[in-house]
Amino acid sequence: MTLQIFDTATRELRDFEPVNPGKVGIYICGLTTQGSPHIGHLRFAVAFDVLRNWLTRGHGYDVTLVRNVTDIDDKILRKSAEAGEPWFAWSYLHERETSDALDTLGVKRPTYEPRATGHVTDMVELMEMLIERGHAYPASDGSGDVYFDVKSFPEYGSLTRQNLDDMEAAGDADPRGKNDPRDFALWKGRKDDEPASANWPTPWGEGRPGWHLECSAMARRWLGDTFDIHGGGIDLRFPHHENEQAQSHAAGLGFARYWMHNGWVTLSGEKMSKSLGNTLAVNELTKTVRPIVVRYYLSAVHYRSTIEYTPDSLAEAAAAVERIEGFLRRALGADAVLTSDDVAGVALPRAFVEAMDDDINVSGALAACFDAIREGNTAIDEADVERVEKLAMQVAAMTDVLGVNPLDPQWLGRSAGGQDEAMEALGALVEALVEQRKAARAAKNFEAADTIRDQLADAGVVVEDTPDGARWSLARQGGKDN
RNA sequence: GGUGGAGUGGCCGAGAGGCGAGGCAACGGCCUGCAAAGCCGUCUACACGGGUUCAAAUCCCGUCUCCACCUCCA
Repeated sequence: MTLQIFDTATRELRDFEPVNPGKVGIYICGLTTQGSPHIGHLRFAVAFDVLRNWLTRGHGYDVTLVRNVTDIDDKILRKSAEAGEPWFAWSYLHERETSDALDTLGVKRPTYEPRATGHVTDMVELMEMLIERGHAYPASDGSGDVYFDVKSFPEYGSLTRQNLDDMEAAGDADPRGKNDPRDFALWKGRKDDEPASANWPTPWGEGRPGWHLECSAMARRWLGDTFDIHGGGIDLRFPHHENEQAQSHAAGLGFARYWMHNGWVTLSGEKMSKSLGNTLAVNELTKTVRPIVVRYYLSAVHYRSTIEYTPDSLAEAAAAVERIEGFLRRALGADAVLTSDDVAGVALPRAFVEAMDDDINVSGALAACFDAIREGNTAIDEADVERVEKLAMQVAAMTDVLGVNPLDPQWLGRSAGGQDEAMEALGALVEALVEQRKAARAAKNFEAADTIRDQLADAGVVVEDTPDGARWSLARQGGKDN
């Protein structure tokens, strides 16, 4: 089976073939650490987590995932100054917040997470290469800026099919020492109103990194001159990725062989953004919605499609997760034994594999998963333990790939401080009531039994009768009131 | 102005010339003391107007609507 990926550079489905057999290098543009992340910011990480899982589990590739941190830029400097904090403290604070949010959503840590500020020497080297080849120049006004010379590079615009002449006149209206208004900054010369700690020496004077150059420099250092996949949000295509590619190609480097871009999370049809005041912070959201539900919500839609946020869509995700959980729980209750080794080794249903190989078609993959769940539920009713076990393993394996396996310790061991003790106390109380109800049912006193069940339901505890006795659980959140 | 994406049943969301993806919701049935869960079934959709074809949601032409990028926004 061949994995096909939609390459946004060529705008077509291409068979995926890595540069080095058996290995895959992926670079994704991470976050600029200027503020707290909302679910829209994190979608890319979830999308590429699923890709990575599939490359690993589905194809046995050894994946190196590099996700950078842009820890210095105009906005970080401005916002930190407004807050009266050192820019690096501001940046690091938000880097940690982002990491925490990604952990909460079960996104695996990247292989490496380089910071822009740690790669100045790599950037200087790249600029030297570009200047020597006639594709970059220090600003003529002595500002210390270094610009990429767009007109010197005929390929410029090829990634996003932009024609230089059709571009709107660069709006940043600060041509300073630019030869052409469309030239972009590789390096920004020192400004008097910016902190001294935000500057590094270069052959062209002190200054700080331009946004685009860092990715070319870091991808090169950690993945090599030519690597497999470059990913990021669709908004980054232009100018960011166009500029990255221009820098690297103009320097004679192969750079990315496939480009993948993920779509938005929208609110009322519009891109989620802080300027619109419509943010949904992960740490806020997960106070009322279980993290696995948020993860499902972000994973269940094809990575190139827009996800429209509504409370209903979260409720729907919660219902889907409960269906998966319900099956796995019933399977375990039906004496199915699942070891992580079994799950890691079980053959995946063909429909699932075909869907995932088709540009990570998670909708199709999920359909395969729910088919297995239905079949498995039937097998449980028929007490066919062998079949239940096989299907449960498949479901666990499939949901593993998507990062929504309810059995994953990720989702189990995540109770807040003091919650375990509280659960123990609650459990003892509920058990006592369940015993009372059992006695009442045995005595055919159904009125008393139902009263107990209603009382528990009012308290948020759901009691269900199964052939093996009553089972209780906390009513799930994620309903319409969220 | 340039570039790219999208419009599918009550809702979400795949598919991409014939063969009813899947999920959610609703309704009916089975099961259950009653429920819940589960299973079976029902609701036969593809923005609009033309065209090609034995056959179009899928191809072609035109139209409308929405979104994004061209501003250091995932």
